[in-house]
Amino acid sequence: MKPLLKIYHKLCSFYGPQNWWPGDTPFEVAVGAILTQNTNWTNVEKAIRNLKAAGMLSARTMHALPIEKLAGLIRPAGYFNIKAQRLRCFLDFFMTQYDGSMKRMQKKTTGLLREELLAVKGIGPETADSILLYALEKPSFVIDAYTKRVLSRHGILEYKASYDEYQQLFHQGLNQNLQLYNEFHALFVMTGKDYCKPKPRCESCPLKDIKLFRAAPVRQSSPR
DNA sequence: GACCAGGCACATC
DNA sequence: GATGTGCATGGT
Repeated sequence: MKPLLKIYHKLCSFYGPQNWWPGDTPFEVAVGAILTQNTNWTNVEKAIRNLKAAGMLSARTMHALPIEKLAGLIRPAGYFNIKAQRLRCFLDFFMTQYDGSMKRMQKKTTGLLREELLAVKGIGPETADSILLYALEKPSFVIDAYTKRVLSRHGILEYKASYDEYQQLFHQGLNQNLQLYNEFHALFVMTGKDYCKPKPRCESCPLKDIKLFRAAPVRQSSPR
């Protein structure tokens, strides 16, 4: 069995299915992806509740909202001034290019969409991949601090390796499978939260008996 | 009171 | 290219 798949099955049997991402609509998932930047999810939930209560959880209404009002509603998510600007930039892009329709967006290829999202100010690789995977159902593996923490603790890749190196590890080491990518990332977050805090409790880690391995050298990226 | 949380952009060297 | 810093709330 492929080494990464072995880790996946280990985590899956330990934690069970995660069924990410919490959100009623693809648009809500995209908004959540921006709000959760460097922020605890419980705080994001409060911000999303505020948006819902104000009737602002649609692209059109949110786009028309003055930025100060938007910042006020998302306040519990932290960095509210920055995130209001980032949401606004995403909405400008989303309304102009796709008329506020996630379905239209979905018709484009993963690679093209990823480039477009990365060109939006405030959307970096992790946020772009979260939107692609969880909102648009495109197989783009999400790398976050937890994934890096867990993999580096197990000697698979150096923590300082780049986002793209980490992502290629998954894209090259796994079949391109939406459900697998979806669950695997969520499981890494669970693992990182539970077991790989800065003071690791490796004796209780579900991966403690996984044999260490080194990743194959990363090839130059190829268009998806 | 300190530390952490599902990043990113920008300045500086 | 690598490193440092600002952005901010809320839970533990």
